[in-house]
Amino acid sequence: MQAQPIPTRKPPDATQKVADALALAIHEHRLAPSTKLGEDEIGEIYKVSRTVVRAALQSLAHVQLVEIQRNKGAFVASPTPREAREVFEARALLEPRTARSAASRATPRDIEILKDHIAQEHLALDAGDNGRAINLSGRFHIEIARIADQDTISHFIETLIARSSLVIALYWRRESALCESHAHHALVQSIADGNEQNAEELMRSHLVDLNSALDLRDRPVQVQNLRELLQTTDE
Amino acid sequence: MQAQPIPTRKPPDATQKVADALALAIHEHRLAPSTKLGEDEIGEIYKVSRTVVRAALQSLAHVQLVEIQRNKGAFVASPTPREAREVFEARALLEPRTARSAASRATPRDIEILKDHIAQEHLALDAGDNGRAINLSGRFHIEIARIADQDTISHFIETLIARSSLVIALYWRRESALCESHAHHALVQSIADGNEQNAEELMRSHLVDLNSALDLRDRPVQVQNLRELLQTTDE
DNA sequence: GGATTTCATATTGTATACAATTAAGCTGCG
DNA sequence: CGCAGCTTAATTGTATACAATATGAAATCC
Repeated sequence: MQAQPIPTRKPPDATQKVADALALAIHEHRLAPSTKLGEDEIGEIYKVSRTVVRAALQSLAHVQLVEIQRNKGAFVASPTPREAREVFEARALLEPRTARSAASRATPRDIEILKDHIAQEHLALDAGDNGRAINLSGRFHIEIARIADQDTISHFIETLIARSSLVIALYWRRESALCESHAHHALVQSIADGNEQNAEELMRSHLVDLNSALDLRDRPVQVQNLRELLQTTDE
Repeated sequence: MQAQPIPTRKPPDATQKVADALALAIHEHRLAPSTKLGEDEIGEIYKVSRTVVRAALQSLAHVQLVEIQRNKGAFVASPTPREAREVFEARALLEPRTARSAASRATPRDIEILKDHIAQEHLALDAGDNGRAINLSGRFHIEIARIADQDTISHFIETLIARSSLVIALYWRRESALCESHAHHALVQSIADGNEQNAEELMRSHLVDLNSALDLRDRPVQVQNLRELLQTTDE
């Protein structure tokens, strides 16, 4: 077995790479909700065939980052106010308990990772890169779920965070301060101290704060639905 | 536009049909955990191309009913004892609250549906069709989640129920009574009465009972892993 | 002039073909 | 007899080709 000088770069999985790239673009708000995701277009961008693009899009559809309409195509998901509310209700149900569990299990290494996340979040905010900041903020929550060492619930939380990114893109109130990072900082402190009760309560109030920074009364404009709304054919 | 005499039967979605058929077979324990699911084989059974089979398998992999190993193929998932425990921990976290919500919203029509589920469950049990009984028992829980009218959490519960079917197939203690349906009956009564507190508590104890009917100490035999275990090459 | 129908184009759904990887069988050597 | 290495078959990963549906525009009728 001779050393491989990385001839063309060994792709672990083309489908996963495309799905990850699209997910990142959505999380960083570079792709707005309701944006059409044409298969040929994406395939040309990433130099893969439609087969691979379709698999990636279906994968993203399963975590509800994109919505696939049969014979119509794939679009970046656009959660309704109701769905947005449900996402945060589900987070309120899962994350406080998870934060408690994380507080009881976190190692010094875990604390390091969390603090690093917060630091990067600050950097992104200072650089004015809101998209990256939102993504990092979400990954902070995912990291806590990972520390809690509950893979099943972590997986649920990951999908909720992903959808939260879309909710924020649609319903965030501009007048509200962006992601009070001192909340994250206090959380890390409680987890580092192993103060389970405190961690659980801080997470609960943090989610309440997040939720109150949303304005779910107005529904977002959905460009691609215009045609449907204008059509008179009942059928 | 002339009437179509249903020439070849119009399929709404071939992929979904195949996925549903496979999921049903797994839920009814006709396909055992770790069973290899060859693409050509399945395609020939359902008269569709591998393209469609692959999409169906990926869909099932997303709800963790099957596990896809790259270049190896798809297998019916075989949850480890740890995963089995996590599934029921997650259910304990989600379902009691959901049952409470269902009790506060259920309509007479909903109660009818639940009672019908129980009746069918009895029929299947009397007929000795354990697979169908287990499937119906799971769908009972899914129905409660639907009544609670929380789509996001319902979706999570659906995947948990699906995985529970695999857990039961692997870890159910034979000496334990199968699905005490009086627990389901009492639940319906509480929901019908709108007794939220009672519904929540009944669901909680029901899940404890289910969990205690499992024996998670022994790990299941995994036939397809034999080769891996015997291989000496580290890389 | 406006609405409707019809036709052309573009996009998605499915099937097939080819490439890459893995699993199995076989031969030859120790 | 057993194991190493190679060869061959089978299976999966990816790309392309064809079919079905939807989209959009031009032409026709009122």
